[in-house]
Amino acid sequence: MVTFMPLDPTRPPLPDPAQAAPAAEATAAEATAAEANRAGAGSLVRMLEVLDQFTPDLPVIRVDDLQARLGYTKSTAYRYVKALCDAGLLAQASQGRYSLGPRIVELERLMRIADPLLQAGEAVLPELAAEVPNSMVLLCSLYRDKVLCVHREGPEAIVAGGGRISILRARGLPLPLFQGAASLAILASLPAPRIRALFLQRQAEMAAAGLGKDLAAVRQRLERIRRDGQVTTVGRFNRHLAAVSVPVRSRDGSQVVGSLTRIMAADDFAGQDAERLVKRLQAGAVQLSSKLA
Amino acid sequence: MVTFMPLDPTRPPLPDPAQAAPAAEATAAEATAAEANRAGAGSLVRMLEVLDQFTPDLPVIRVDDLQARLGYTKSTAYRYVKALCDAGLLAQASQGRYSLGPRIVELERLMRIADPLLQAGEAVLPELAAEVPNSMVLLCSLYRDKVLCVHREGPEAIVAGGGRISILRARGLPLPLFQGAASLAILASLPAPRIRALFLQRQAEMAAAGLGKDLAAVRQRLERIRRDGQVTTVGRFNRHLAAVSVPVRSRDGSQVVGSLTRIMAADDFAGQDAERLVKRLQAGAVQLSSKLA
DNA sequence: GGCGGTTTCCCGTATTTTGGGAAAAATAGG
DNA sequence: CCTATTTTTCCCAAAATACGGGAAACCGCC
Repeated sequence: MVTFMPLDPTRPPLPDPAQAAPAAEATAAEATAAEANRAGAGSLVRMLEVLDQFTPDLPVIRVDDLQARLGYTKSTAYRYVKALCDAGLLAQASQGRYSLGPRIVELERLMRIADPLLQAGEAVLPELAAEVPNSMVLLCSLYRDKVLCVHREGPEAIVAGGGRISILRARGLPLPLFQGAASLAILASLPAPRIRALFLQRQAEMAAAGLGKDLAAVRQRLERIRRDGQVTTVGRFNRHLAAVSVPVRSRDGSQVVGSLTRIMAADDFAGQDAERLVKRLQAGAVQLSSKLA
Repeated sequence: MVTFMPLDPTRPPLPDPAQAAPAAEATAAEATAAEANRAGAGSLVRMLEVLDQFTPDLPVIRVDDLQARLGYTKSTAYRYVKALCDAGLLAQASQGRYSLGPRIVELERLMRIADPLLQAGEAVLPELAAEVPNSMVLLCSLYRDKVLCVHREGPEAIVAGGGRISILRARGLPLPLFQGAASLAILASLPAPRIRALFLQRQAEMAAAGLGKDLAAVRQRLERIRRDGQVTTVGRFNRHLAAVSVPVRSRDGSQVVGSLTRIMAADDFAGQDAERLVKRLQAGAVQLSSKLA
């Protein structure tokens, strides 16, 4: 039996979380944030905060901006920047301007090479994606308490709602942990203690995401998903899209490692055999698990 | 006029530099390295050295290995690991085992989104690659003093020497700064003071790469390349491959930002009009420059 | 529920980071 | 090629905090 999540028209379509953190902050707020960061955090943590300052809207930052933003002195700002540069995590773009560095791309390649989930995904996803026209398949992975898309297969855009909705550059797209089919499929398969711990730690977020106001409600909701073995959402990520997601388990089946998600036009989805879509995706997930190193 | 670089049969084919740093070290050597690192380097630099420990052969590391390798105490090792984990640069894979973290993939996506060279490359390279069968086109970028491949277009493998030679997962592949057509094309276009500085700093490497034993020789060699506007190598990267590379300049032409390289089977290359290949690549580079934001 | 290994916490000491300014580089302009 | 401006490094005393050792807490696992 396939259950559908209720469409919540009050929630706006999910923004690209990577583009979320807005750069707009009043000078007063900056100072406050700087002081707050300053307290308690060691220099190690402070240095790494520099990386958080880079956003799609601001991919190149000047050192004096860093000083202002994080409340460092010139010396400290340059010290941090130099350490990060020497490690290759930053690189100076031009005079006084720094951007993220080559080491990041290099390390990411290392992860790509070493990631068994990605390897398996590249073998399994193409066929899966091709079976349903005008649909793409996403492979998402769980890191500690972060979900992000590691691979996309299929067309770059879905034709839906009279337009083209593209999910370009999917790899690296962070997904909200408590929203969206891909995340929920993973979340629901987490062991009970971890769900409990997550609830205790991030109760507010869970409630805001509509997962439930108390632990019992959250458990019930996730248990339902777990039993179904899938999550289907229509119109949540985007009004005109539908998503079906199933968990991907480790080879021995002992734990979830990610999720496999098909995204398609909501209109197309209405005409499909939902049960069959899920079955096919689940078969893909099993095949994927079996290919894990 | 197109000049060919002499084939140096004494040098072995370039290994994947990302896989270079071998994990094999005697215990004594480890201790020495640890002590050496320890001296002079601040905690910031020391912490970032943790990232260097991850290799394709050893993508998951235990904390006690870190202690041993870098000479840290348990406390320090955990402090560093925790800071890196909190920043998302590491993630614990399982009990006691840590791997590179989701933030790296996320940051890399940010770079992909923000990199004008990549944007332009994705628009220009496909056509370029398709024009010559059994060839691929590489777009490489210069960061400070590091060259790495940022994009590959065309087939995943070249049919050459009776086999298939594949350059898979090209993005993030670091290239030796003083070897290879792609790097030399960039190097030769660097302003003279930078070349001088590089020579003073890394004279030994330059000599080892056959660039020249003294500054005059290096200058002459690079000047020749710069005048040609291209570098062609046959059998250097791989006995059966040939590469033609041209520099890519910034939109205003004031500086090099990378290189555009065609890789093909050496046998195929012999039958081609070399001049025409270069001309086409140069046209591509110009087009690319014009598309830079 | 108990067990081995992992991770955090605690705290005095001493190493190091810190910050302000001045020197040195690098860059842009003449 | 040389000068003016900005960026970056260097220097050093004072203060902050990273360090290390061990114990306690916290896992996951059997």
